[in-house]
Amino acid sequence: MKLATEEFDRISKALADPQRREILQKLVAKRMNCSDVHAMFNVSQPTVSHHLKELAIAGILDKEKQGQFCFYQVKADVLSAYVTELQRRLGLGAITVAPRMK
Amino acid sequence: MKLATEEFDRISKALADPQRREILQKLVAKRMNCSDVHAMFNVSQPTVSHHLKELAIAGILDKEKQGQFCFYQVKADVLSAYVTELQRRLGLGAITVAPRMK
DNA sequence: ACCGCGTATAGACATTCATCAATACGTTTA
DNA sequence: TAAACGTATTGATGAATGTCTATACGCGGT
Repeated sequence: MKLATEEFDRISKALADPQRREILQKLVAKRMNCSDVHAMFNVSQPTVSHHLKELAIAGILDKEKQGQFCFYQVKADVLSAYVTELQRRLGLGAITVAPRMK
Repeated sequence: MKLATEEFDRISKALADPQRREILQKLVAKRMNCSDVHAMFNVSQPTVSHHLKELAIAGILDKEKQGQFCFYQVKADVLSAYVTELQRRLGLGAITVAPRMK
């Protein structure tokens, strides 16, 4: 999977905020909805919603609406592609194992 | 090599800016001084100096003063540690080959 | 139809940040 | 010592950003 420069930029920015990284990390472990995530952090619900949106726009979260709930899930392939591209740009070897099974 | 949370945060932020990433990428290819870098981009010299400082503070650039010049060099081991830690947090496999020789 | 719940949006606010021009500092050279 | 050069700092400015409160939207149950 090849990332466009624009997508790469977006992801880099999305990963720049610690709060957003922590949210993402929780979602790596488990697919969750917005209020589940909200319950885990000391920020307001709109802030969580905003961060989730940013991560989704960056292409590293998948948004799936189920009735009144909205589940977010990590797109491991995109994250993997990002890391690979990052390694390439930084002149590091880019050997990465496949994302682990669900 | 283990990165403290604070260092990891700094590096993430340092890599968030496209201009800074491009500067870094040039330095991956070749150790250079400030004016060499400046000659490569359409930003002012103080801006370049600022970016180099940020990258140095983040720990991914080594600053070496030689007379009136100031050479900057990529610290590949730190970059490698960053990518590894990033992969760990993102739930990706973290196998990376050693940085290439100079 | 209403009310409660989950989520998103709007608007505001403070902070951070990328950038620049001007200038200061330190080193080399004439 | 004076001028030139490489680099860093200062101060300013406009833009981006993280966060909040208030509110709107949509779905489900009563």
